[in-house]
Amino acid sequence: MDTKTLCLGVLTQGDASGYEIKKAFEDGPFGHIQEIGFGSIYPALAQLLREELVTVTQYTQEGRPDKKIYSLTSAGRLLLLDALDEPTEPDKVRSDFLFRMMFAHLLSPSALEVMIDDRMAVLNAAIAGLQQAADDQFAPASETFINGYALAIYRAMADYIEDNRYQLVGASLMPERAVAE
Amino acid sequence: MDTKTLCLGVLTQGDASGYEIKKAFEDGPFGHIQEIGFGSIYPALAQLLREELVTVTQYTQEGRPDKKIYSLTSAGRLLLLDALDEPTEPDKVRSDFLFRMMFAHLLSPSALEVMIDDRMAVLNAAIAGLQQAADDQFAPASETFINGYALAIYRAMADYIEDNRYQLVGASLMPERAVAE
DNA sequence: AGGTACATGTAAGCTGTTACATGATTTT
DNA sequence: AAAATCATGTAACAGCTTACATGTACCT
Repeated sequence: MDTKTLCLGVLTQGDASGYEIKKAFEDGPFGHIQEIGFGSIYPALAQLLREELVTVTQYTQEGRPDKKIYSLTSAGRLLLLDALDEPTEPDKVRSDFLFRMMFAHLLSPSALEVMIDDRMAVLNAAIAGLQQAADDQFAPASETFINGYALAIYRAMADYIEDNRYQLVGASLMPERAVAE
Repeated sequence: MDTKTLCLGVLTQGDASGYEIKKAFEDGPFGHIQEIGFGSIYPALAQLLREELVTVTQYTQEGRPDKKIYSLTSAGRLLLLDALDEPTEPDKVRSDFLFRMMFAHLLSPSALEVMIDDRMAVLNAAIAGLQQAADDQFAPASETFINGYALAIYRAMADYIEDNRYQLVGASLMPERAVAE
């Protein structure tokens, strides 16, 4: 999925500015799909406009740049549909956390504990946020599905780490304990 | 994590060629951390060599290019340790599958079913592979931890999709059914 | 006969990130 | 008083992917 298609996708949910598209990828269900920054969004929107896949309406504002609200054209909507028909690429992950866990034996037990605690805090915050979002009865089926999916994964991660962290820390502590006992 | 640090990480597990490093990121526990291609590995290895973070031994082979086996230097090992101490970046995901699920209502029920079935097949294959790997009693703690973590996540995904796919397909089918009944 | 595994490397192109530029209003 | 929110955009840089280049050996 390139940035252009991602923007097209958000615009099916209603007209939006570049700023609002960015927010959709931070908070909403799109946040679980992938991240994008302004540096990708604004050039993508400009290109979509050139290709007439979106139109723009400019609202003058005082004290800040004009707000540009983009709308899908029917060509844009069709292009999204085409993109959806293309073969689905495998999910991609990049986990700095797992990389560190791979070298748990090279870390001090305290440094390891801090990393794991930090990770648990992030996961628990995400879980709390998603549980609140789950209460929304008016959300469309796709949003409910994606929020539930993300919640299931975060819970599985948190549960697994909680249940198995001592294996990892244990591998580091074991020699000290053997001496003490 | 840049490619250089990733290579350094694999080399702590023993000397390896660029080709073998690639394989480690396909099959082994590193496969759950992230993907890398030859086009990233070979230049990274060349640069690590220039910076004297690795050494190389060249084995002449007939009918194929010389095999270059890289080894960590102590400077390389120290640099990895430093990298491990730096703040952990948040995990990054890119899910083409979830993007499609977001637009389930724009897809035909049959196309949706195919996408979900394909996804389940990939997940079930990954789960089967990881269950086999879990039988290895001699694997280090970190590998066991990471394989178990990946297994827990894949199971959570598969279970969630199996339990909730009808919500998504239902949203698409409902109008037809209402007429039929 | 064709595909996969082995084995390394370069170059071009595409994508994405980060920093810079600008500045008011609202919240903590 | 500082930080966050609102709001857009460019330019430079870094990184990654893909294609190209080359060729043997084994398995189906």
